[in-house]
Amino acid sequence: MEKYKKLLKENGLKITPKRFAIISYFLKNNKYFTPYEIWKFMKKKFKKIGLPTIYRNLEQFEKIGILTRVEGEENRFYYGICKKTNKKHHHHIICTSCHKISDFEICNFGQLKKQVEEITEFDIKEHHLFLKGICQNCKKGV
Amino acid sequence: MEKYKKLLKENGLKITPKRFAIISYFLKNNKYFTPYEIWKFMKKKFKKIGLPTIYRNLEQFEKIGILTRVEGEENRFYYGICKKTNKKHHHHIICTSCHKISDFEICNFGQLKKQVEEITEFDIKEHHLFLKGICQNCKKGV
DNA sequence: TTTTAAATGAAAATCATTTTCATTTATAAA
DNA sequence: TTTATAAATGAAAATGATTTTCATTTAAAA
Repeated sequence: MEKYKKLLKENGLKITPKRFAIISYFLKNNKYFTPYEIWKFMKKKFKKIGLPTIYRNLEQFEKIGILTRVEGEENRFYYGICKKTNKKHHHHIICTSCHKISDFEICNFGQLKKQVEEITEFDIKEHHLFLKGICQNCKKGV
Repeated sequence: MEKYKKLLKENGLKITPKRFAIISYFLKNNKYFTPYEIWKFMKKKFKKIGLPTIYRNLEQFEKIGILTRVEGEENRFYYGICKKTNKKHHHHIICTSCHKISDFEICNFGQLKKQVEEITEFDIKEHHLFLKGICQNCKKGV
């Protein structure tokens, strides 16, 4: 958790037990959740905890790269842990079965970019690769 | 519009003037819009037109591949025309300046897939590449 | 034509998300 | 340690996009 303490501090966010609890929950599960789901969990640990606090924190965590927002089922936004934390170029993959989320650094878009720019006549500024699949545990039927 | 007439029919959707007006508007502009923006346009052409009708049609059009849904600014969902219409594998690129949307077919993810599967231990079922950039008109300052 | 299922408008409901504001708390300063 | 201050929070209410309901209209099959 030292890493996260440092990250919060670097970004001018105060270190609070609730923030650590949220981060720990994501780290422990490696799954993506809705703000509401996080709230349900947090209510078990803290007698006073409001849903807006969850929304506010998830948004801040995404901004500093601790979390990534994924568009899950039915038009809802979910958040999942991001181990790469803004530092390096990376993409995400989710398991459609158990909602596990992982990130990885390899990427070959650079080799395609020029061609796409020629075909579309756009100057490409960002690319986002998003993968869906089945994780190892789900493959094994866990 | 014959293409779209056929598509609607194939998918069991009735052919109505309002549906054509919506599709034409997307075809003419090549930009992505919110349901509300489509509604504002449609109100000029039809004295009776409800916002739920817009929502219902955009959702159906996306389902049959006429439109694609993009996550635009500020947590809203936008819709843009998709010329490839579900037939071929393709990806989308948007202009962050004028909201133009285009699709293209070239893709090199196949070459990366195996490596990502090894690293992440996922079986990859879908990949989505989403690009943002500046279109030709905006580059020229139009 | 007639029939039938889909499409629609209007109004209301839903529900995720955000805002407001008074209070609490982490942390920097003294 | 104590104090000061800005950030974080809870509670309640507001917002606003999206969906539902249901009676009516309309496209298209019979």
